[in-house]
Amino acid sequence: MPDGAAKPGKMKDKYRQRQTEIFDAAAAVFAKKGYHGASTSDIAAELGVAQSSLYYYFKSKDEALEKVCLHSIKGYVERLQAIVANNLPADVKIRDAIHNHIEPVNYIPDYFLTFVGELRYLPNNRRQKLNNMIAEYNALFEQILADGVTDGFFIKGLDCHSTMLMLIAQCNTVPFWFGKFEHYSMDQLANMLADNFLLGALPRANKLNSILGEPP
Amino acid sequence: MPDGAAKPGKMKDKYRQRQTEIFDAAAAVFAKKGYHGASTSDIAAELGVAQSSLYYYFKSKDEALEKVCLHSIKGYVERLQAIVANNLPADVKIRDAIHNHIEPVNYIPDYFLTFVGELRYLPNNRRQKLNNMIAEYNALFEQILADGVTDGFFIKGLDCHSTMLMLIAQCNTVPFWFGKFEHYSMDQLANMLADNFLLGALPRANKLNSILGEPP
DNA sequence: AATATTTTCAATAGATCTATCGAAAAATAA
DNA sequence: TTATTTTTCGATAGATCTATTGAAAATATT
Repeated sequence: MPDGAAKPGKMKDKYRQRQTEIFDAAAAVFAKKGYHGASTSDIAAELGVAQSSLYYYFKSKDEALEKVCLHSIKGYVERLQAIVANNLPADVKIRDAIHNHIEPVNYIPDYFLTFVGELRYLPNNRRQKLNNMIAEYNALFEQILADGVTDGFFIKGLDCHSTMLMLIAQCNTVPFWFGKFEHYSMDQLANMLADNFLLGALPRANKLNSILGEPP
Repeated sequence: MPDGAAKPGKMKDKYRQRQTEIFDAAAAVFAKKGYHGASTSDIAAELGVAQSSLYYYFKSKDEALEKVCLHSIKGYVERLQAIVANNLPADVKIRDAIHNHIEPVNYIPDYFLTFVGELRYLPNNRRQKLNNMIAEYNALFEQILADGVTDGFFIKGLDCHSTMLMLIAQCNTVPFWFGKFEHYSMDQLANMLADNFLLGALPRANKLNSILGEPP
């Protein structure tokens, strides 16, 4: 009877704990081989159990992917809400938001990678909750930019929507290039992204030789 | 006898032309469903032919992926070499490099997406040539940044290697968020990325409230 | 038109993958 | 210890998917 909810307290906890180990293994294999490249046998091998044993903890590979994705963005919205609510200058808020976004790469890298790379393979009937959370998250992120423009912290005419999408996409690439140099901490990488977004690579005195892009 | 090279001129051309159609279809299916999510039947369906017919034009799915990836970066190095050789200020070079990198998203989007997302699934025995080209490309890109620092166009202490990786990763995300708003042309997006990299989002007079990241 | 070559196809072997089922093993409770 | 419940396992059905093969269809050549 594979139903954690039907068990009394202690059994339920044990079941949930084991289930977490199962999903950790699934996340690791999804991150490494991709959702379609990963077989349930691969996940079982990661744990050293029989392939069929997994189905005591999830009832389909789809469901495993859904759970991994859900766990990967748990807390994201709440933490960003707190950042938005803070009474701080917009550039600080954006820096905090970038840190908030990248931080999980440190302690749940496989979940992060699976979310970024494999969410697209999650069937439609399992996407709704995730889509709602993503929409809410994006709106909060954009809000920070919009407030910053209103307050005069960011340049006038900044396209907040596109910029939000671009910034989030940039954050999502971090785990891919992070692996290539260990001498940066994740925090330093987050600051590097933030500095680049806020200041750019030109010394502040220089004039541009190339033409600035105009909003359409 | 599925060997384009053994055929005389006219036949050979016809064979190559059809082969291109096959790879176009493969690229489209790889881009949409991912390498492992895409079956040879999917590719055949895209073309309206039998699954087995494909094997007249490639001898394994692996090979198809390799050919798609190779085609996707054809010309990249040469174009970047030309940009590096130009006698122009570094900021213009970087802008050109970004344009060069993003431009193929316009006319071979499926090849671009396959390269960015599915190259990791290419088996090791087919990676060498691609890895060499990528290394050469990255070195050229980094060269532009290093020259810019030497010339005083970019801020002193810029970590050219990390910045190169970050910038390229940023360019590679373009096709993913581009789809979300059609009112930008690919050129405008490239300029947006370049502006952001060069100038940042803060008005040039402002001081930062947050702390600048220090190189390690 | 008759022949030769190129291209496509149907059939299929062999491998792998997901999910199910009932039994065995392990853990817990009585 | 014995009985009960939870967890794991082996076996397997059924559905893929890749790649091969020899024949048919289409095209080109003589």
